[in-house]
Amino acid sequence: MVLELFPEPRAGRRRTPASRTGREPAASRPIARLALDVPLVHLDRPFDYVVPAELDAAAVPGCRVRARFAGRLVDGYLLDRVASSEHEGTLAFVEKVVSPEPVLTPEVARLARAVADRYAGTLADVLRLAVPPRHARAEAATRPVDLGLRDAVDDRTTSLSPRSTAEEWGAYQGGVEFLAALRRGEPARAVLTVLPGEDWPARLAEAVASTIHSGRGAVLVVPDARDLERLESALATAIGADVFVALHNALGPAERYRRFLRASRGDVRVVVGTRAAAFAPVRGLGLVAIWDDGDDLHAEPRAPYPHALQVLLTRSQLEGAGALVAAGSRSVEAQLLVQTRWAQEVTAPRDAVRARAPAVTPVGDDIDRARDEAAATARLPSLAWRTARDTLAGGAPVLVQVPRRGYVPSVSCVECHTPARCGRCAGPLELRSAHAVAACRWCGRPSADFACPRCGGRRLRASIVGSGRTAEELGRAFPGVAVRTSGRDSILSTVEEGPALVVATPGAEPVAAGGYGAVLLLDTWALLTRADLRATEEALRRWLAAATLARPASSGGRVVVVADGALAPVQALLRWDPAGLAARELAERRELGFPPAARMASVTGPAAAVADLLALAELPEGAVTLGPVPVGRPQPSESEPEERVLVRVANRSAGPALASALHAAAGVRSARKSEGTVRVQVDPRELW
DNA sequence: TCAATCCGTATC
DNA sequence: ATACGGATTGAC
Repeated sequence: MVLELFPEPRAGRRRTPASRTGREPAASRPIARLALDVPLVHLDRPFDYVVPAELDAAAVPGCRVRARFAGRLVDGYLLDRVASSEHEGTLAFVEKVVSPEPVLTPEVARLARAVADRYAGTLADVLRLAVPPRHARAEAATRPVDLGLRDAVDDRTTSLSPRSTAEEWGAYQGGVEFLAALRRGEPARAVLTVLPGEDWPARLAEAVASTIHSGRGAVLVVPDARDLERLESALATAIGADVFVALHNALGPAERYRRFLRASRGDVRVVVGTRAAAFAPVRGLGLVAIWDDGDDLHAEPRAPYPHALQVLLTRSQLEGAGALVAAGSRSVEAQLLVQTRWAQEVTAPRDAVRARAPAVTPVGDDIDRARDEAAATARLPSLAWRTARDTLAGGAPVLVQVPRRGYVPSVSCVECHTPARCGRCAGPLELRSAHAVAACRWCGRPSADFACPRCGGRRLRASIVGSGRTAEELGRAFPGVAVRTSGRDSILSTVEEGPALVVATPGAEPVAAGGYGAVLLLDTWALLTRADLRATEEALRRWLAAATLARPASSGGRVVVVADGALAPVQALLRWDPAGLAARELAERRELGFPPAARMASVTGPAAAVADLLALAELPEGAVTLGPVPVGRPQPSESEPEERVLVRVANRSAGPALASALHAAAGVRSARKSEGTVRVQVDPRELW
């Protein structure tokens, strides 16, 4: 088509600055395809502009630009420079190149588009997560290192001895082969379940060392700052402190941008960090890795709510990079990767697991008040109290894991504590008020005729979850023993050897030098009766995270779990078999039509708007809607009550169609300026 | 018949 | 948001 670059100013139409100044288009590839930062869903696509000759040199793919869009100056990224445009109408000029720094690489742009599509979100939203805000001073101050220096760095990192890495991985079936494939630059994919007490940061660092040996780069994501610190120090040992950068939310804007630039400019080929680092622009990516993918922190709380695991897997697929999903436990998502043969299972043989694991004993909540006055004070079962006492007497630290209070109240069988599920859609039941009939959280159906599938019981009770057990209470049971606490407010990374009672909430357990002599897992009902799909998997994940810090049974390490030994997650803990539990959970999810076997999305907003969106959406065949149900969270006063509908497709393969149908419907509503904001969420948190 | 205004739609 | 085109309305 013919480019109309200099439209005659029409009567009544204000002349643009471009035509007034008579700007000329750049001589070659004058068209810029821009991704503009506009929030409207129906405008989620590239727009073509003309690059004026004076911006020719600066307007490079990936740079930040400003352009006039619908009469306003908006920010955007230059995706590409091309020779001609498909656009029928006249094209406007790019107004300004904010900086010629190419911050959005083609690979990351493609990844962001794929993630937006997967989560029914907009590219602009994903780019906000992927590219940190510009910091002009940081950009000017850090010039790219010269090429000579970079070569020197590469020489040093590729001269690592291969022997140092293979040995520890040799404890795992398929481990050595996985590392060897990375060294050859092959896109090997593994789900690694680490041994009890494993020095996992060292193992991840070895995988990275193998990858950079092949001349490729790596991206590693961990849940939180504490894990990141451990990984950083392992990496500093394995590959050197100056060949990687760490990205996390606690960094200030200048430092964050400085480190981001080190990666995007190719000064470093390895980036580690928390979830946003999954998007880091690493050149020649050879490996993506995630530690403990079951941790909630991997889920981004901002739209479109992508999960770091999904981002990394997508990235591995798009860039032909290897993938490592490593954890002490196993999520159903990781299990799905194994069962679909997308990734190779890398686990240790059973006898190696047994040799390293502590002895695990389940105990009922039997407090023998007559015999153990001190135990009764702390509401500790007798065996738990005696185990702790003996361990402390032996001079070793004791870890006590106590769940945080405040989980969503759920409903379970009075007789056997099995969480109650809806008879129609198998969603979790909940009680909205004390006298109400329990109703399904997903589809809203009241459950008047409950019958427990496990024991046939017909009565329900609201589980009282969360714990009021305090460190002082526990300390009183062990007079004279130092009590240390680690929790939300102050998290300890490590504790020294020697007798001490360490009380921690899940995820905040300090590592003990030499290992804990004993680990007590208390108030397990709080974890097991959570009203979400992951309750079982999550309970085991948290128990294993604490239990893995204990010494092996051969060195006296013991774990006491206060729970019914017949329950599946407790069994899995006793046998140290997270893969077995994950397989069982996945089979159950398949049977019930739950994610990740099926795919679900939630649509939340004012009732009329939710109904409107669903009426517009051309849902894929077989899609089922559940609800609407009123949204539980407190409403800001003055606003309409909100509702939520879940949409489920039984087959994961219909997932892209589901996301695109909801995105398209949201686009139509956005174009029409329909009343009410509707939030669409794929893989919604409510299900976790 | 024409111009002022309204409304829907595209925004490069 | 704002800008445009087509439809609509109202006065001549």
